Amino acid sequence: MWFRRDLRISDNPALSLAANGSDVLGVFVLDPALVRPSGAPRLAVLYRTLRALNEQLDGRLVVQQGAPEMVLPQICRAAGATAVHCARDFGPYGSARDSAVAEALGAVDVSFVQVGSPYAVDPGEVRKGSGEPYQVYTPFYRAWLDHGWEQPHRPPSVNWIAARTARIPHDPVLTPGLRLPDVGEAAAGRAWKAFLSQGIDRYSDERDRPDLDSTSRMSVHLKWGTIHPRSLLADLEPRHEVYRKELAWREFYADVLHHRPDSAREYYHSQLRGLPYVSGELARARLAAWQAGRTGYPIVDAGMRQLLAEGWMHNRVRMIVASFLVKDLHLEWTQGARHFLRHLIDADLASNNHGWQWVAGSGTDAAPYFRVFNPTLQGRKFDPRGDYVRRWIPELAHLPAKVIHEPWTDPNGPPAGYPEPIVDHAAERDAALADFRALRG
DNA sequence: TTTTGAGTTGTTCGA
DNA sequence: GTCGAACAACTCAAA
Repeated sequence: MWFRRDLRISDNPALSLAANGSDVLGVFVLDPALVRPSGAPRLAVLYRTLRALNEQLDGRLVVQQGAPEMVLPQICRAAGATAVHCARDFGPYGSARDSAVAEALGAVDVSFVQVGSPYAVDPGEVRKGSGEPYQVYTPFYRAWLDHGWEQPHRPPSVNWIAARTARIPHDPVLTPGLRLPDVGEAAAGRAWKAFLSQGIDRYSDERDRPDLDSTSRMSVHLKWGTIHPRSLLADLEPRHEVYRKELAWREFYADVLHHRPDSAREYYHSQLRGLPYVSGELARARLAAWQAGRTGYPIVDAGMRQLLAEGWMHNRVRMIVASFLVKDLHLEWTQGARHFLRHLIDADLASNNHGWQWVAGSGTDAAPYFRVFNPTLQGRKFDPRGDYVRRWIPELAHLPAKVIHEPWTDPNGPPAGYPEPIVDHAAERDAALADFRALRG
């Protein structure tokens, strides 16, 4: 059993199939191509998840570094394995890697069995009547519901082969004070049960409030597959439509990326490629200020600092900081997407990059070009008391709610140690709208 | 076959 | 202060 993004025992079709009548060797390959671009927080989460899985396997998980197409045939030969089981991966890198692995295993007479995926409905399954993939979310959602999905699979009983001890690297050096969630299959289950019993009925009203702990925080567990979306969907009541739709966004973007693998890096709508961006020293300075949470706009800076401190950012704030990068700083969405991918513990290529394209106006179902987030209004609306800003920006902690989202209006003068706004939102908004109009001709 | 209406996440302006 | 209109263009499915 080759574990990848499905680091769990229960509801794991590939594992159930592998265990059916055979002893099983559990393997995880630390592929340098995936390890290299990961920031320390995400690597720490991965290693901790692997340790949790290793415990579930009574210490029998094999963890090996190297390119999978090199490593797996060796492991199979050493273990006398006749088949490798895993879930399907629909991402651009994963599907190319799996083709190479299939070839390498074929050369040594080992069969390669792929079953299941990290999604309730495999990408490519939901089609329009014409057979074409959907480009608009709502029709996709209806068709996805109609398509339906399997009930969660029961956990298999597995005879794990005793093997070498896992060689899971030590956690990388983390920023002091970094707060990471508990991970692993048991922790994922506990987090989900807690959300089901305490959070989900407030979700539709409060999910946009970064000052409250009102989201499910399931993204990191879905990222590593310590819980399957099927299991979540099976627990939802009909009234939990809003949460079900969020799970469907993840499936929609995976479907879009499957049909358009280039859209991970390239503009989904290529006509937006012509947008002008700032460059040179100005661009470098702006990007650095945005990344460090020193733009002078409190809700933006709070979000960027939360990202560095937790490897996670509230979804509403992700939209705000993304809009700010693209529409206010006039930097390309790819720069923001790359920063998110490096630092998010839940980083998912499809959801991340298509979310960015949505904000930039170049994606499927893209935001209309005139929808520019005003960081002050967004702050007042979604962090009304300023608690979120206070939590992440100590320089502003003394400010009352009335001015905390526009500290430059504080009658006591600008707060010490906190930057003045690096751009004027109203002017940059006008510039962004003018750029879009010019592009349309 | 053509038409029609609806479609995640907003802001500003003028009445 | 509140409220509706305007700010495009295109996809999709139902009528």
